[in-house]
Amino acid sequence: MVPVDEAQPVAVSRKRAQTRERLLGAATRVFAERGVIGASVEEICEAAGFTRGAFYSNFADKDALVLALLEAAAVTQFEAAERTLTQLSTAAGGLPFDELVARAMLQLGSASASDRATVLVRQELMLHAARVPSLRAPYTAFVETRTRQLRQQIQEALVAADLEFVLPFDQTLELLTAAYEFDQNRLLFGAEPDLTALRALILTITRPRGETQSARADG
Amino acid sequence: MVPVDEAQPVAVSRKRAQTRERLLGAATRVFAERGVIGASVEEICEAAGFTRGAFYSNFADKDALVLALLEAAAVTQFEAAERTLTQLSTAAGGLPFDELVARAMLQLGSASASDRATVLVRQELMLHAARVPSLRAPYTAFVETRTRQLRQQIQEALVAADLEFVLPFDQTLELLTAAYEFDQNRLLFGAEPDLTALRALILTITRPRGETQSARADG
DNA sequence: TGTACATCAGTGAACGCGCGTTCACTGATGTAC
DNA sequence: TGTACATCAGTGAACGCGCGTTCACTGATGTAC
Repeated sequence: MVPVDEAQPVAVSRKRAQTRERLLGAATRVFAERGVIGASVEEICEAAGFTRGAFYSNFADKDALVLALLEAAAVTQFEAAERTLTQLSTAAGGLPFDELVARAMLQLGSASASDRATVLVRQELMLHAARVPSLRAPYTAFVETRTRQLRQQIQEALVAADLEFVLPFDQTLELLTAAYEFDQNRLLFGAEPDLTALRALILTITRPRGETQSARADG
Repeated sequence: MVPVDEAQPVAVSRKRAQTRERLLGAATRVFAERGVIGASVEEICEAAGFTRGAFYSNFADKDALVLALLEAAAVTQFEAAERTLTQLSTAAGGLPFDELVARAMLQLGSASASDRATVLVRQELMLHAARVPSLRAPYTAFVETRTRQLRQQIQEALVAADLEFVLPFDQTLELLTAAYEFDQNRLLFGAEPDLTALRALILTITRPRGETQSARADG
């Protein structure tokens, strides 16, 4: 019936973990193509090379799989961001600031390549989480983890480059996230993302640390 | 039954147009709740107060309805933006620039109130259009119309306030759109949109026209 | 070690349900004479 | 004007299909002795 994590025989549990992973991977692909609601359990199982029984042996229902997907994404995201963080720390000295931030931004994308399917499935998960009450909390937790890590990365880059943002830090962070995601959405309609606009923005809204040049009063 | 002018003989074609409109309105509501794929024809018809036969008497299938929805949204959008444009033109003299742009931005939202259901259905339509080849062109046409009108509105506001953007105009336009849509997405998870950040950004990236202060070289 | 049994992951047939779609129909409105 | 027929929007029963879910099963792996 309901799967429970048991620390039992190693070989068996490993095989089971592989099955779970294959189902999760297949679900990601099918969700991108058909949407979370449109994807049938049969399609997911076929893509993973199993029959439907295997699905119900591993997940209570489709939403349980979506939840597992969100949790897995959070873990992947976390690990990749940690890796980037150490990379950036060591490389920080020699790189221009916009390059540092651009690299940090690229980590936003769940640490995976920015391809059409990934963007599709990310949007799909967001929308599905917005609709299904039990998925809202896990989804927002995932987003917050992502944001927290990005905040740390950009903060370190700012310090390394001896710069600061013209606007409040968190506001700027949201702005950068918004611009990045908007850019990524181009992939959905066949256009290419282009981070040069984002880089130009980054340069515009930073200034040497300590400069107290205030924002222009409105006219 | 829904109150219709019963005493007067209603023209047949007019009655039919009302049925279509009611189906489109109901579909919008159900799409927001269930998603385009998750919404059944039955649910849509029930929400509109018809049986399923009425649906197929008016639309070939569900995607035909989605197409009609996109076309209707484009028309609504166009009309509302035209209205705003004339309003802004007459009021431009007395208002601060960020207020002018904020008002123009609010027109992005299909001229309708910015509520959760509207945002949900907009995202849903985008995602569905990205997946269904026959809907891609109508959707991008809709977005381009929206962008063109926003461009015109903001351009006029800039001239009225004797300001210019620090970054290239179209790049700035996309940035504003991204920030606005990101902000609107807060509604999906129970938070309130807050345009004050957008206003601060607008003030930061504008300058008096003619000032040739160049962007800071990277550090 | 071999044998017998237990556990478990995944199979695949079966189920009932709800879906999209069809179509013969009804009743209201329009039209010809 | 009234009568007879035509047109049309929307009804609702019916259809077959594909879906999610269940469950008795099989074969592989683990365990006791």
